[in-house]
Amino acid sequence: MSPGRAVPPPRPATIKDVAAASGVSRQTVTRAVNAMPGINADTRERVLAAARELGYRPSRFGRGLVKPPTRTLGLLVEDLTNPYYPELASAVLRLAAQAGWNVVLAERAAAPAGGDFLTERFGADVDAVVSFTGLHVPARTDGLAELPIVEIAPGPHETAHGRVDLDLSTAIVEAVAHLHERGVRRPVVLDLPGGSGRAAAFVAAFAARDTTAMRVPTVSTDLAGGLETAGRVLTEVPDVDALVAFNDVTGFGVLRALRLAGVDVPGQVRVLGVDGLAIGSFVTPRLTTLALDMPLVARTALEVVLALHAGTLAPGDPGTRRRVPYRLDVGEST
Amino acid sequence: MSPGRAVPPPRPATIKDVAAASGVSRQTVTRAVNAMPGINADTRERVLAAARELGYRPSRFGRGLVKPPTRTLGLLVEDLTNPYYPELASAVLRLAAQAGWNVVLAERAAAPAGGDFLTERFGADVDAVVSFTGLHVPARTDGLAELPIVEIAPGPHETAHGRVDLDLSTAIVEAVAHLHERGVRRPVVLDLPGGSGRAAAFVAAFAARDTTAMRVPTVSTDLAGGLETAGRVLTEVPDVDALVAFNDVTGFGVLRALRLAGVDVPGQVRVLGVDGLAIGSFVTPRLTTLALDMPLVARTALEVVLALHAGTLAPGDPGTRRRVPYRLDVGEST
DNA sequence: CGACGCGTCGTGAACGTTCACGGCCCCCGA
DNA sequence: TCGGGGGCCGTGAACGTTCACGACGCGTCG
Repeated sequence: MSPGRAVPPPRPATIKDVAAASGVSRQTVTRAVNAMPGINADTRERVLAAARELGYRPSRFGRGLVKPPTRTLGLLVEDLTNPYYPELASAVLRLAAQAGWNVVLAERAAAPAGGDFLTERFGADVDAVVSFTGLHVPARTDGLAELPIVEIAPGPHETAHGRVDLDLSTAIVEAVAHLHERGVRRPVVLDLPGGSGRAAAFVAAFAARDTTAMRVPTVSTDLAGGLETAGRVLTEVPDVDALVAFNDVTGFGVLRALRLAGVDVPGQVRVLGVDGLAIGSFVTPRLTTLALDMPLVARTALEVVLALHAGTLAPGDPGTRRRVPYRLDVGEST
Repeated sequence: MSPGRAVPPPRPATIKDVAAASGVSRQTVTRAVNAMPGINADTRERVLAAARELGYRPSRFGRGLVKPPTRTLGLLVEDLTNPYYPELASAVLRLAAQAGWNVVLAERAAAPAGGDFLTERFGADVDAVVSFTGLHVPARTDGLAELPIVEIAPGPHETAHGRVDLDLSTAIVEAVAHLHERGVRRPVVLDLPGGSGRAAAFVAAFAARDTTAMRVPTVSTDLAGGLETAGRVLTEVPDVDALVAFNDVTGFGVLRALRLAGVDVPGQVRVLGVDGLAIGSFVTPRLTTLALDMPLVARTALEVVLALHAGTLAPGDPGTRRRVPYRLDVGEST
């Protein structure tokens, strides 16, 4: 209508501004904007024109105050780029949607270290939080009204929040039994540079079967780390007959190293991963791995956090601590 | 304090309830809950106890109305399980966080067909939307105040919203040139069951180099589809020397089929994917593919949607239409 | 003894929207 | 002519929170 677009006001336009501009009352503006009945077609057009002109957009806060409330869950993951996390995120999204909740997603990797990350990142618009990062979420010590938090993390940990413990122990025993039955006697376990409980558990499980497993630190737990470390192991431990990778992505690197070296998998060397990534089925041979039932993890975490939110469960209640075991998923690499 | 936990009130407790329960005013409750100064330590404890007892949690709407507003972006993707989408989602998350925006994520795959998906899914808590699904987002025809929407989708399309066109055309020409120079003369293009512009463009590009490409429909565009279709092609077209997969995941299936058949890649048959998935580097040989610069896509979409939100750009403005080309990413499979 | 300051707390107003209700006008039928 | 009804529109109140300001009591100092 007007030649130039109206300059946007410094302060965002409210429903009153639109009402004043079109010479009607607030209620009539509401009727026009929300396509409600009981309004003349001409006035509706006039009001909508004014709204467009002013760049009016209804405030979701004013609205949320009056309408039946929307529930929003904050989901904090480490890094979406790592295929491990989208699988959980997807499961959480579906279940949350089913329960009528929205999901705000944030990556911890993209955040400044320290600081009260939760409130800083999610601000005033989440009603509960599920955290799936390596880190422990500290309980707030200042004021105040806690919002329900559930952590998903490996192993048990003392915390004031709800918690889903991801338990590798039984699966490790199972996997070692599987490898041992296949004749593995000279296994090598890839480890973090600083060592880890995970690798220690593998070594212990092998020891229980009178087999000594070597621990070799990787430079990194990504593809390159697996590639480089596996290559080194092949020359230093020529009679190795199994490689336990720290995770699936590292395992992919191991597979590639073995292939480059002309080593047959699983004929000469067997390879085991940890994670159970869906994309594990993209590589050849399909990786045997310790897998997590991600939909189950998501369901468990949501159960707890929704119960906390509803007040059915109190913080500190034993019911806020759950355990989800890994299970052995036999592919073609062992 | 009390023996049993107080029964949660049918109506969620407000700040007034807490004030009444602890015999102070609203403002004092605010001071306690928000850890503000100017309150006696004893009263603070008393108020916080009452708040816990009542299960009080401050309303983010009431709060949002008063405090400087938080901006929230709705990101709609097709399916997080498909590795294609997390790469974009991750890029959007980082850039949005940098701009001080939150991101609400939703999957279209998890939604009921039809219906006003946007408002239904995001409810009253997004300020703008970026949509990255196959589908076109219909413009609302009823009332009302539009919220800024940007679609990311292949090829141009008439729409009232902002738009980022993903353009394969130049990359297809480039890829075909690459294959042709490598000596490809009997290419087969995997296609959707119903046919597609993408496959047609490949055929046309080959034709421009006096090479006739066969089109073969796949049953599905996942790993199994690539596996099965490539197997069939090998028997029906024994002298095939290149396979163009519809996307990367299908390409992984093709690679596996060729490996099972003992066909050397790229020696006997060259394989091309489309998507440029980061996980393409996990397979051996690394897939040559038409890749998208996802951070660039994210940056472009955010630029447009933020400008629309700020009013810098008006809907329908030519600046709301952008183009991002695919580029050829040469791996080991061609 | 009065003024002043500090620590602690309460009161009205404002944020932007929708809901429930009531009022006006005009047309129609008795 | 009057009553009634329907179409259209406006007014107060409410949602839950925070901000700006003022009030009260007590101790200290001039």
